[in-house]
Amino acid sequence: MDTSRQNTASQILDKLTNDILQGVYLPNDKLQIKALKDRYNVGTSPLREALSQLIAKDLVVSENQRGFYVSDISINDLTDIYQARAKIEGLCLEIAIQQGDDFWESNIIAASHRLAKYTKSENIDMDEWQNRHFSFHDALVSGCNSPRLFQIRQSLYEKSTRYRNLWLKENVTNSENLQINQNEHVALMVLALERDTKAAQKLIEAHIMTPVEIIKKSLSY
Amino acid sequence: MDTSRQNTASQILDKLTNDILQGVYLPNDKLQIKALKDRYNVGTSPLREALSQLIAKDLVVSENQRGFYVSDISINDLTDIYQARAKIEGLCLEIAIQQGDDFWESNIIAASHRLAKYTKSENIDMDEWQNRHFSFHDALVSGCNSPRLFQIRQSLYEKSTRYRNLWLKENVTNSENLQINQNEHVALMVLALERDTKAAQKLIEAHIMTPVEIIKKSLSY
DNA sequence: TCTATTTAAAATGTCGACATTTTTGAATTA
DNA sequence: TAATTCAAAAATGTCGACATTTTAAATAGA
Repeated sequence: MDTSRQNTASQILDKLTNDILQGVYLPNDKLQIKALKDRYNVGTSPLREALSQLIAKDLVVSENQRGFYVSDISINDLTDIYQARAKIEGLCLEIAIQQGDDFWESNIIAASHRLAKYTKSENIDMDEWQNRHFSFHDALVSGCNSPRLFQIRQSLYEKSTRYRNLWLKENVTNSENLQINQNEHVALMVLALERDTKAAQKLIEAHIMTPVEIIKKSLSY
Repeated sequence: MDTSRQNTASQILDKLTNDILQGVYLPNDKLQIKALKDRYNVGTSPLREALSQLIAKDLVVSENQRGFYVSDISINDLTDIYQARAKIEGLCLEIAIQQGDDFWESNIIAASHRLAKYTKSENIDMDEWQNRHFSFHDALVSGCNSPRLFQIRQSLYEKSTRYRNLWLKENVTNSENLQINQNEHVALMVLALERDTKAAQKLIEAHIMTPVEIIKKSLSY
């Protein structure tokens, strides 16, 4: 029965996180204890422990005696998160460019190749494209060896996921946007390899901020 | 009996956080459920919920069926946290200098005055000095109106607390260091008011990194 | 009809109990 | 003596029960 080395609380945390990020539960949805217990087949304790961690991650809010709710989203929050992400990504990239070695360079070239090849292909599976896209950006900053900055970067990326999914729905078929996006990727690689810190930082910040205006429209329908 | 509007889990979270940061529990200490239940007079559930949040905050680690432990500290972690803090503080200050208005300026001047006055006084109470020091740095970055960046800043500050307390023990009596420190504060104020972003950023990063070498010595005894 | 008040139903947060796993330490063996 | 085995003790993680609070529904009053 117990297929994993993890405890129930951790397992339920993963599932809940995923379900919130993927929109199974929408912003402001009530997360009713009993309903969740039934859905995931768990008892009160591990469920509430998972919810406690989600509070610390800002994906859930709670009020005493009034239960748990999925965190709200808003245009203000969208802008703030993306701006913070852009700045942090710029910071990581700056350090990566300062510290990156030959392997860092070659990993960028490799990841860029995989992304470019797939972007040009006929039938694009969005999950696969996302993987390659993610890997490319990971490769760019991987020269920065700061666990804490990476943790912050990862945490902001997670917080942006619900907004990003709105963007993906709008742009999954838009090949023109995809091409603009791809040109930026190539430019980022070149700037990184040239160790042009300032220009690379400026571009990555703009690159990350690109979806914001589109998402804003989705949010205000 | 119930003196507050908070639930037990939140209250216990505050107490535990404080006790870990203040060294009541030392790095790697086992946090035994039963002992904590007795100490804080609470049941299993709220205690474990509090511990779950502490895990998300990196102050506690856990291993399935082996319980909870206070997070370790190390020279690597110390360096990483302080470097990340320095960068984030620089980022916040950069934005504050871009966006700060007259009130921002006047708040810096006021906080600087309160800190300077107290630093010059005869019998310095370290708690009060810390309050004024904290307020000054808060005033500097308060022009940056990004909730997320502030949250990151706050979180890193908290993570650095256990290290900072080592520094405070070493330097509580060292008036020479306090004077060097104070000169930097004045310089920071001047640069901020002059809107000299680059210089201010450079100085704040150095200012934050100053204690690191001293703390390293404390850590390796 | 609309607002207040009362009552019933539902949900939350906390507790102690218990099955399972880990740790301890004594007994046994080499 | 040192290492291994085994049994007892202790600790962890999960569960359902329950008191308290909130919400919803029903009733009464204006």
